[in-house]
Amino acid sequence: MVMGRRRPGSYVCGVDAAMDVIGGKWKVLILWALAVRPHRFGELRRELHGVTEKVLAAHLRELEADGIVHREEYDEVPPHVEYSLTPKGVTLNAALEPLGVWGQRNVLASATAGEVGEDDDVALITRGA
Amino acid sequence: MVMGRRRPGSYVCGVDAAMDVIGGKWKVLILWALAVRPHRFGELRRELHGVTEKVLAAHLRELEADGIVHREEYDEVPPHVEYSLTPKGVTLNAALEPLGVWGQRNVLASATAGEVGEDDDVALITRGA
DNA sequence: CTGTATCCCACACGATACTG
DNA sequence: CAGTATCGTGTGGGATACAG
Repeated sequence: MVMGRRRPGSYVCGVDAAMDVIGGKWKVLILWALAVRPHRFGELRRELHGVTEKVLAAHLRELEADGIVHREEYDEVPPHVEYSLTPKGVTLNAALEPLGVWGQRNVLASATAGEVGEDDDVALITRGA
Repeated sequence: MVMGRRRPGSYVCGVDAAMDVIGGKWKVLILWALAVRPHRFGELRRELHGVTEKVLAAHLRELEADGIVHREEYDEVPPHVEYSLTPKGVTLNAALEPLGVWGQRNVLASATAGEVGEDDDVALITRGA
């Protein structure tokens, strides 16, 4: 889904405010990748299979502007840039975890199997591959 | 932001699977409204200030197809329809709460005030108006 | 290696009118 | 009241080429 960024405006509640920050096709995947470890631009491009350089760069700029990711540039040749989560990004990631569990149990699971028991322990693979 | 629904495909993780369900400009607001109490079509239209009938109807149909909302039609004159959350919708709403708290503290608060303390009790106004 | 610069387009959303 | 039918549009994102 694409919802237009309405930055200028006032949000109705905290959820849609947060949705504005993570509302990009690849943003949660970027968050997830950076939660594992810092990544270089090329690493992200390879791990987010299908993203174009233009869009990846744009998303990273936005996440940086929102204080979610930190961009560290090493002045070397060849160029070397590392992206990592800021403390704020870490908290966002944590806030996303329940949603990940929900999606895992209510979308992914039901898409492949029949129904899902109530006590399946999916918590350990929260955002599962 | 609007991210295109990629229903046909396989999701990379639970989060973007869930994002597909709530990925509509008004969906979280619908969820929120229905969490308070069941609503009629016209009530939703009035509470979600700015939504058009077409889009509201489309979102409700998608949420219904995803098993998030229940549509109860009373065969009367004039027509009477009530939308409410399914148990699955309730769990989704619950999974959204941490994100709401995050947005409240990291987007809404910082937009109006300076910085936010760590222990402010915003938990009680989770999805706050 | 880490990006910009263009061009293009599908599609989510909006506006308006109409119907059972 | 509770929606459909049509038409128009903004923009997020894809493809490709080029640059520091």
